[in-house]
Amino acid sequence: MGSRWGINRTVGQIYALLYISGRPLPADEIAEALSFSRSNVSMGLKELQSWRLVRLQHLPGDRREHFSTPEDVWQIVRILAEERRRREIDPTLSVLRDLLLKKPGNEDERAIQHRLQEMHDLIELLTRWSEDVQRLETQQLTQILRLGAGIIRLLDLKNSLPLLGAKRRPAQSPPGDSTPDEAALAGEGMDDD
Amino acid sequence: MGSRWGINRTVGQIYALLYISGRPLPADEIAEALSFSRSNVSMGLKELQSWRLVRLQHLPGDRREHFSTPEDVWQIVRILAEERRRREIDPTLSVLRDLLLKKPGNEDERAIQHRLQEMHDLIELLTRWSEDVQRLETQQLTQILRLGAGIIRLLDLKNSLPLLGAKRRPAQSPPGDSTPDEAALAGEGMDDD
DNA sequence: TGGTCTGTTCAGAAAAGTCTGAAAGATTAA
DNA sequence: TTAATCTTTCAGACTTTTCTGAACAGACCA
Repeated sequence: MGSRWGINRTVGQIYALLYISGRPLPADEIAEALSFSRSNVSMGLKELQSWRLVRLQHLPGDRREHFSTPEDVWQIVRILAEERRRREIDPTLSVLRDLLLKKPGNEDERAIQHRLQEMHDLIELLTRWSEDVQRLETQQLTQILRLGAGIIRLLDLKNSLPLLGAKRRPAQSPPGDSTPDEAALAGEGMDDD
Repeated sequence: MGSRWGINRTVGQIYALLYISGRPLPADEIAEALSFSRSNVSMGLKELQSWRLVRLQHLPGDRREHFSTPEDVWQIVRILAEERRRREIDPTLSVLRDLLLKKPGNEDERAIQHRLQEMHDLIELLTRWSEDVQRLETQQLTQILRLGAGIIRLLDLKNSLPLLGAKRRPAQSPPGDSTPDEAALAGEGMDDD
């Protein structure tokens, strides 16, 4: 599956092996287990490290470098989302913004900018959201996800009782977290897809 | 950017052109605008159609087939998420489930199954969530996204006032939508990343 | 110092993926 | 029916990516 994901088959296999093995493995064991050349494994591990998806460890009494994946699956999701954002989304947004700063020369260009603006706002909104919720504790995160579309009932509840929303303690939200709600207008961010 | 996304550069360019042009274009105009061979465009459009990302249209007085993208950016997101789920996530889950049905032969195999189970549950939970919220109206969707991590304050609110949660109207949630909340245990689904 | 073990780099082989022109297929109009 | 116009298919040229073995580099030990 990884092959459709910007990471190649070999690298995916190495990662999968580390994930299911559940213990740190040295490069030569990986090469043997998967029948890859030693150099191929070396490069694959390099790439995984650049994605922060594997950690290098030294085991006592063994000179070789050992590699392992994070224990917690949610940690994996967080890292992946962050790295993709950094590598793919942010540069895209930056290009879009540059284009949006130019003065449109005519009606066509204005229309094009409008479309780009919509795409930009969409991406920004999705990214912001994902940044935001990824900072939550795993436990809170799963609670939200389990709720699914049921979340909308909570929103209805809040809308029907605006008084409550206004007078509650603000201490609960994470630090860098603004209080957008209906205020914010242009989104900023994009998850994957 | 598309090149890291399982869709190739050419196809991405065609799509981008259709998106920003904002009107249906025939294949030969696309070929000319992007300096691709006519056949290359034909294949690219085929692929985009298989992803349901472009729609074929016939314009009065013109025999050529014209292609356009959905107007609404959210529609694009919905389609992409659905297709990726269908093509990549569902088959993955299915393989994982097969593996989980096998009886573990020893302690190691049991440990491996445990890791696979975690991955399966994670993917399932994310997918379920995305299926779920994608069914919402765009307006509700953006409201939720804008709220970001602020959502957690709503959850707190609900938890602190369990009475309210129990006695409200159930009509608001979409049809096939269960009411998981703290009930559901094993997730089932995965977004991207 | 040399020998052993481990990790990295890199040129080119191998494989995978992309693109094209030519030819064939469809549809419409006359 | 033929001609005109448009679309699709496909073999092979071309490009890009991946993988390998060999050579190199550094650490450690005797």
